[in-house]
Amino acid sequence: MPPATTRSEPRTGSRRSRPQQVAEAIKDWVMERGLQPGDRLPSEAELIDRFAMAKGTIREALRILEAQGLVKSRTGPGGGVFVHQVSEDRAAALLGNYFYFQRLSIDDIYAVRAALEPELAASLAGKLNEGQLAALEGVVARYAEPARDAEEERVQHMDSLRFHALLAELSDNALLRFLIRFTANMLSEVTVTRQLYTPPNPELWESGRDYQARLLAALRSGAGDEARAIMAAHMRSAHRLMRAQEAAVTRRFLPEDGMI
Amino acid sequence: MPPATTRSEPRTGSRRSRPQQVAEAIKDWVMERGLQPGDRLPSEAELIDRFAMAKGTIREALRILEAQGLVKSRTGPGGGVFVHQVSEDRAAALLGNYFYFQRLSIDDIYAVRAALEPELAASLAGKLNEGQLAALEGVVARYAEPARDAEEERVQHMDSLRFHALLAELSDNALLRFLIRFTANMLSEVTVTRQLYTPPNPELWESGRDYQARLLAALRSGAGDEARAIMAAHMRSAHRLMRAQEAAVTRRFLPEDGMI
DNA sequence: CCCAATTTGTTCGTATGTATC
DNA sequence: AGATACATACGAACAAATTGG
Repeated sequence: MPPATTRSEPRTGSRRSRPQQVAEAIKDWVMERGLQPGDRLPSEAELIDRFAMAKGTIREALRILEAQGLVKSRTGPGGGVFVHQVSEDRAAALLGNYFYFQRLSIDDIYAVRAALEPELAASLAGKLNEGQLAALEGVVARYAEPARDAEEERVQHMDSLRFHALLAELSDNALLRFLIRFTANMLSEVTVTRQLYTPPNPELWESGRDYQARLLAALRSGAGDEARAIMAAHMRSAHRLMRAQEAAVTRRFLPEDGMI
Repeated sequence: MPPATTRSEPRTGSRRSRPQQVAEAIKDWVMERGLQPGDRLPSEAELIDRFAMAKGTIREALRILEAQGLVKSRTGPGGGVFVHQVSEDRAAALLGNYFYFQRLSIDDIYAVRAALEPELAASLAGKLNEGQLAALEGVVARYAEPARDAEEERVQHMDSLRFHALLAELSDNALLRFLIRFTANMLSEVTVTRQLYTPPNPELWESGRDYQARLLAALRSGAGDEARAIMAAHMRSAHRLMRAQEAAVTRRFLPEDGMI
């Protein structure tokens, strides 16, 4: 289990609430013994004894750890509190909280995607088996036809992001895997909350489909540099089209009687 | 405030504990009204009334939100629970929890750093004022001399990572800024826990110092492509040296009486 | 199917700590 | 200093969920 968030002692006296202290103590305790996911923590009753604190305090501490995804509780006999591996979904949700107030732009997200995705593509070239390649082709096939309305395009857009998520899943680099899936999610959230893709954009569909087909070919043949280049071009193109679309959406909301 | 983590309804009946439900309800409530950091939530007493639940339950819910960094409580008159902007440190700590069990390798981290850092360098070229450049030079100056022992080298290593963190701080891309600082931190944690840099490595010092000096020159002159190239080379070099060092450390722990 | 044991989950009443006026 | 308003903590009792007989 990771070290407690901050270990610097407050100057005056314990400024942290007791549940926080208990949560950190439990965290340290788990780390010292090298407990692994699935291992059981002392029961609430035992913790009440050990820390000599009220039940409510102990429970609040456990909630803190649970909110971080580090433990999970089950009721009943054989139940208790168990060390839990933080899930990718929870990690992404917690990190997403941070960016909620940061007002990321399309440019910000694409700057990162443009840097990461090509490296992912290069690293996977020649390393995928037929089943994996077939799965990717299956996703691409889901948007073989251009969307007829805004709703269909929304679905296609999500499928397209799923293609990238699926690709990331195949990497054996957990950090890269997480970051690519996270940035793709952030992008879809931004586009959703900003109601992008409102004006149907056949060009986006066409170019995305084309790039992904060429990318799959490069991945199959093991051409790493080519895969990197294709993905880089794909990112540049998608970024450009997205910005154009954003501009179009913005224009939509301007007063109808002329430009500024 | 960001949407509650997962909204899928459990099949049987509410599988989430009441505090979790309350936490999500509060989250939604805050989002609906568009409350901003600093805004006050209803007092515990009011929440007890609204949700018709006991104090303990409400308090556990508030702890969940607090653990995520979304709210903060203050006692006393004028006190209460306040919306709080998730700090970068907390976000990094929460994300770090996820990777604790994922066993990242040096290669994994450098694959990401090698992709992100050059883009950061390129994006900053010509955009920094004299004060910012001077601050960067100040950090570089802290390891102008080669380390004489392992402890000094450890400090220099940390300073070197601080250089990258400082550089990231100057980006106006919050996503890139966070990711670069986070990966640098992860690297220092990995090197610490694995006791890397135990054999002093003057070559690492020399090449790092050289690259950073050339990088600063490129940043000052506004040569974006050059800055990107220098940083890319710096990453490749640091990665290579780090791997060599890891190998050296590993060799150290082999039995002394000969190779395998 | 029910019953009993075990463990977390929830409630209420009361008391204490802390910051503001 | 004292009053006030708020979170914080305690303790005992009760409820719900799960497992095994």
